[in-house]
Formats: sequence, structure tokens, C-alpha cells
Amino acid sequence: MSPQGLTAKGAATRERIVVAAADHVLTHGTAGTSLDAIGVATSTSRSQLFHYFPEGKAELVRAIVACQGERVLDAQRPELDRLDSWASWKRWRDSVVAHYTANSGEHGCPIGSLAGQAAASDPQLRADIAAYFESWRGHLRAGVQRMRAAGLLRRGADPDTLATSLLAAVQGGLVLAQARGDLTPLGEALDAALAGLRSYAS
Amino acid sequence: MSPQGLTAKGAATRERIVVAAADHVLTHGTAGTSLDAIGVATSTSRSQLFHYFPEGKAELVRAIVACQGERVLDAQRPELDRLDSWASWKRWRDSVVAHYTANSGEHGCPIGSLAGQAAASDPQLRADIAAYFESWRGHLRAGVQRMRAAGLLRRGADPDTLATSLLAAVQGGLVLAQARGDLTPLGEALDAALAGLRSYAS
DNA sequence: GCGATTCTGGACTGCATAGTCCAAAGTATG
DNA sequence: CATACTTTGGACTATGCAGTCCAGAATCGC
Repeated sequence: MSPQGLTAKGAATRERIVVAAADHVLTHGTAGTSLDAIGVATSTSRSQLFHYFPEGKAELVRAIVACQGERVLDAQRPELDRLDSWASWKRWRDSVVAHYTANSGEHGCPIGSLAGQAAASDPQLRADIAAYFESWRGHLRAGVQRMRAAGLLRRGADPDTLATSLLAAVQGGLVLAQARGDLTPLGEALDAALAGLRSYAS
Repeated sequence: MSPQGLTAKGAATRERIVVAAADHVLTHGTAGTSLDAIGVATSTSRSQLFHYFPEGKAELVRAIVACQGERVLDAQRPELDRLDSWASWKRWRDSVVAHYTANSGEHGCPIGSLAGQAAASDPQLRADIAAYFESWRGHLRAGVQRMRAAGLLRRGADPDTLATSLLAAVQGGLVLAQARGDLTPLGEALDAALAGLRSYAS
């Protein structure tokens, strides 16, 4: 049994619930996702949801964020972990765009959308989302630092704010893309942010 | 009487509902805002809501977007309308940050948050939000064009994509700010985007 | 195999909410 | 002042939803 006292079968069911619920929440929003809908999507009954997520919907949504956050970050690997050349940044950019392109039909929307919904309602969820962004931003910052250490960027390039602006470009591009129903703003925003980074090239 | 057959009194009531509802929706989200809550906030009864917004909640939310969109754009004036020098861009940047700083407590969240909630649920609302972004982006694009016409930017500066990247920086900065509960990402993202613009200076 | 624990199904409760309806009060216009 | 129209109040219904409960099936530890 796993640490939480879960059978292999139980863990599988839990996983199945999270994955299916993630798809539903990311397309319909937290408010637009009922426990019933999750039930029919996963062929599970009411009691299982509360068995695996005793605190109810809020806990489930948090699990979704954790799951989906990992998915999104994984989609950027291995580039995200070894940003150390201009070519690697370009590859990273492409992997981000490719990931959202592939999943645009089902869940066109990222976790950022949840931030808006969670802002006031669930502080715990907001904190989880903030941590997720911070992790993502940390990878980008490390990349900028590597570039600077390698002498590819000038000293004036501040890894912290550059990482913020890169992540903001991704999230802002996604917001615009979602409103327009077309992903091109994401690519444009990313290109501009990378151009900004390149303006610090030494 | 006004075009829609509204008495002065009626128009005032309608306005009162929209304004109060806007505050509530922007802090609690559309799902977190019940018609009852709007009722108590504005001291109006159920029937008035449906009298002024026969299609119900969806129509009300659309009115809120129109109202709030105007508010946000107005907060950026007069700078937004006459972006034609580096100093004016800086002033614009400050007005954006100042606006969200002033309103961070009440409605920390912008219309962009609604895009996520509206994506699947209400296509009409999504279209309204897209139009709003397009209007905002149009002002920025005009500003870039003015800069180029004045010889302050090189020919390589594409007004269209630069406007997109600037707006994406605002929206992305707001998403991060919302998650973190702190507006600094907005300022940093905007500064980076403006630095990107400045890299095209001639 | 057997007892304890985990897993699953489905019915049930209680509540919050969107939307309807009708009748009364107010307000224009001639 | 009279009539038609707009505005307002509040009760009423429908429904959909989160969360509870209990009993039965499967599975694990020994």
C-alpha cells in the first residue's frame, strides 16, 4: 500500500478521477464542473470522490492543479531544464506553443485562468497556483543565470525580472489567445519576450 | 425617454445595478455572484434585474464587461490616446500600474480573468471580451505607429505584434499579480515590454 | 481461509440559485 | 384628470448541486 493507505487499485482510481476532472475543469472552469459530471466522466460514484478527497471539491481542484502543473512543465522538458543557449530558448518557445496547440481544443485554458476564479474564493488554491508559477519562474530564472554565466548575456540582465517577464508573456499570451480563440498571440508575445532577452546579448 | 424606452429613473437604476454588480463580479467571479447578492448590494428586487436584463445573468455580465472595459480604458487616458514619445509611454505605464494599485483591494482582477471563465460557457461574452482586447490593442498599435511616423522607431518595428506583446505583458502581469497577491509582477512585465519596444529605437 | 480494511454504489438530505408571475406603485403624456 | 406605460416588490417554482450515510463488494494481511 502507498503511504496514504491506498491500495494499488485505489491509487489508480484516484488518478483516473484527477485526470478526467482536470480535463473537465480546464475546459468548463471550476464552477462549471459538477461532481456529477466528474462522476459520469470517470464512471465513479459520489462516495468515491469523497473517499479520495475528504474535503470535497476544493481538495479535488487542488489536486488537479498539482497534476496539470506537472503536465505543463513536463511538456517543456527537457528544454526547460537546460536553457543555456539561444537555440535552447528557441526550442523551449516552440515546445510551449506546441503543447498548447496540441491541447487547444480540449483544454484551451491553462492554470492561469483558475487564478482568477480562485483569487477570492479559495486562498489555499491561490497559494498552490502561486507556488506553481514560482516553480516555473525558477526554471526560467535558472536559465537566464546560466546564459549569463556562459557569457552570453551582459551583467545588466537581471535574471529575476527577466524570468517574470517571460512567464508573464506566456500567461498574457494565453489570456489573449483564449479570448480570441486563436493561439497566435501566444507565439507573438513569446517572440517579443525572447527578443527582449536577446537585447541583453553580449 | 431614452432610446430603449427607459425613464431617467429607470436608466439610473440600471446603471446602479451594473456598477454594483461589476464590483461584485470582479472580486468574486461570475459563478461567485448570485442575483440575490446583487439584489442586496443595490437594494433592488429580483424582477428589476430581469426587467433591465431580460436574458438574465449572461446579459448582465456582458453589460458589466462593457462598463468595466470603459472604466479601465478611461483610467489610461489621456495617455492612451496620445502615445507619441518615450515619455508618454512611461506615463501610460504608470497610469496602468496606478489604476490597478488603487483598485487592488476591491477588484484586484481584471476582465482577463473573465476570459477564462467565459471561454466555453458563453461564446457571446467571449466575443465581447475579445472585442475589448482588440480595442485596447488598437490604441497601443496606433501609438507604435505614431512613434514610427515620428522617426523614433525603426522600420523593423511591427506595430501589430508589438501592440500584442505590450497587451500580453499587461494581462500576464496581472495573472501573476493575482496569484501572488502582489502587483509587482505587473510593473516588471510592463517594464520589460517597454524595454523591448525601446530596443527598436532609432 | 478469515478478519480487518479499503473500495464502491446509490439513495437521500438540505440548500442555494436562476428564472417566472402577478399585482401594486409610480410616472409620463394628452 | 385619465389613460397607458414603466418601474418595483415579493412570493413562488424548478432545478442542480455539494455533501452525508449506509450497506455491500473487493482486497489485503496473516
